[in-house]
Amino acid sequence: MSTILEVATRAGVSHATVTRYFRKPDLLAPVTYQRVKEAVEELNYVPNATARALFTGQTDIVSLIVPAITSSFFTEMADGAEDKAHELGYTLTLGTTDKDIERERTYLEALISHRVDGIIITPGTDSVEHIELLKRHKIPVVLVDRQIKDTHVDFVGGDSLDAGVLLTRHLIQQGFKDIAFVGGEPGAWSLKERLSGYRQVMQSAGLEERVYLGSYKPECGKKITTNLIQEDQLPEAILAASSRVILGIFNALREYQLRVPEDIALTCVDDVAPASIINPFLTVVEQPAYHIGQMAMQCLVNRIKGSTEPPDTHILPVELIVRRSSIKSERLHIS
Amino acid sequence: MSTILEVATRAGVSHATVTRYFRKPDLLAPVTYQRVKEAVEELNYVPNATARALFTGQTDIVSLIVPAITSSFFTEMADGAEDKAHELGYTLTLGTTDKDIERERTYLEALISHRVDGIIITPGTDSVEHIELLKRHKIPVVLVDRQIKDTHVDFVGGDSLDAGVLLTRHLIQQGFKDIAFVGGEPGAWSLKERLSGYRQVMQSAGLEERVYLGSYKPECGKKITTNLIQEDQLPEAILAASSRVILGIFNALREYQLRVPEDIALTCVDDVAPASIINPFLTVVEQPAYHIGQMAMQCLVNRIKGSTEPPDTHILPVELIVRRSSIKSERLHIS
DNA sequence: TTGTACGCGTTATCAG
DNA sequence: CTGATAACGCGTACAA
Repeated sequence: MSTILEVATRAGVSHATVTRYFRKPDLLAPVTYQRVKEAVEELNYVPNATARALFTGQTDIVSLIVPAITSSFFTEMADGAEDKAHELGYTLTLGTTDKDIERERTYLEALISHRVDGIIITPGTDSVEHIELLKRHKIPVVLVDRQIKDTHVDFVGGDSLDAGVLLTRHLIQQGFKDIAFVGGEPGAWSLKERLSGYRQVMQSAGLEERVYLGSYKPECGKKITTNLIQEDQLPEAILAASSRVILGIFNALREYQLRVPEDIALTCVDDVAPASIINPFLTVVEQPAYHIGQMAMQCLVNRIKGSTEPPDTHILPVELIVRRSSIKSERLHIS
Repeated sequence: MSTILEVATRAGVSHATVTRYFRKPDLLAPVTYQRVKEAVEELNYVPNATARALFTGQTDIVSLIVPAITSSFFTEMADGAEDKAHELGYTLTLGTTDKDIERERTYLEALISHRVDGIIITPGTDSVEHIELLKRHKIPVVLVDRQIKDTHVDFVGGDSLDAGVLLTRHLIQQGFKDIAFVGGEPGAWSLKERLSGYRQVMQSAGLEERVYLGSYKPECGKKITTNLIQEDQLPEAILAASSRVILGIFNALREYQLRVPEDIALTCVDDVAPASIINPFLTVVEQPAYHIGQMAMQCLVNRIKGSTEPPDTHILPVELIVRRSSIKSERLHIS
């Protein structure tokens, strides 16, 4: 851990010259350059980014805060964000908030303290409080997956309204009438959109809506489904708010030995990435998660570099992928 | 982004007093405390961790470098590491190296420059070079999943030898004789162990070994399997080196309309987390990934805090989970 | 082309 | 209990 001064001394120059060696090498005389170079190598000198940050006011660190890294959507999203961050020369920080919503606050404070250059966040609540906090500290923010109204910041996410529409329409086309919407964070933008897509289609088909909200967590899906089973209210088909919710639904169904799609049809928003390769089974609407991550990072960096464009809202198209879990005719073929 | 000096001025005290307000509040007279408190709140002051780091030499940042965050093992591992880091008051940085091994170098240099307090890494190669680099800079390191011999650092990983043994033995018990080992990074410790577990069991059973290495990536599984199919050399059963490799294997099999387990039995190391809930299908050896992440982080922080114990090697037990993909009798039952 | 001096925001020491 | 002061390592005017 040598310092710039040690390098300077060893090379017989001033520390300003060593700085120039890194920042503006052209300005150095060849001989000087060589001597500094040798000194740097001999001492394994690496400039101290912390010290530089103090001066420049830039840390070259950006952060990603998501509910859960184990959720396939966020895993892929993080992958895209990380790739883009690396490409643009930033170091990426990761924080998750789902296990304890208090963590969102803790993390933001730590990041503010560390003076990170910017933050990509999927907020846990629809409250503007945390966003305002970042604004006060002039830290650029990009929202992903969950928009917050009346807050002028960039947003990147999948077309959740369309997701709800596509899945509901598909289920109806399959001939299902009793279709329930299960799970989702009531306050979240993505939930509201998905739900409203569901409602639109149900209404125009003249079908009765059945909505059971809660959270995006697996436990939510499990609890709701268990209740429905116990009260003998299980619908013909379920549209799960997310891939995590559907995991809980599967758990509940399995406990009662119910089969998909023989006993109930299932669909959800977000593909469950590796599962779909091993055994393509679940009908889903896939969001371009990796792309969303990349785009969010690009947006963020644009802001960091000083872009003053009005806040952008990027809604990316989603895709319906029909597989066995929602096919009514499968009920005859199988078993 | 106010500074300690602005707070001091506003409170009518010196900046030293403001520091005390945060570090040793007891030392302040109640009146002073109040005045500082108000000033802090009015200005939304948050101490600058960067400046503090410059002085203390500690950034309170730790880093995680893995091949791919989209691999279920690493996703869970990262989750555990992140939880533990948060619990211990550290901010976690994430980097992936699989898409471009050059990135490992780039990342390490950035982290050295940022003077992170410590690094957890699953090295992409078995070379000691990068580890030595970190040692030179006196940055504590913990290895995960891939040990590197002759390098005295802590290691945490699953029992890969046992993983190989368990899966191979299981396949043999199922009555398979022509069992191939597919995929894996030849230089990686985990691969060597898994492979040697396979070999031990095959030898003592008097069966012929068939080994096809490559990498841990999906493409590797796909390529090898495709070759085997085209040369009509497909074995009765495959033991895939990892969950990512098996994804490629599935892809290849599907292209040729081959079914599992009817046409070939499949197993692998690492569970594919969400897939196993939706459709429990794959016989695997599960590693305690979350726990490994937690433990690695705890180890790292112990080192950071100055532990001088000799390097620890934590090999955690793994568990065989038998499911349909490797059951020979299924060949008769299904279609 | 190179060196000097100053400031970035903290913390710790040492007087007072 | 509180205030100066030096130091952490670096980058940039400005001067030479």
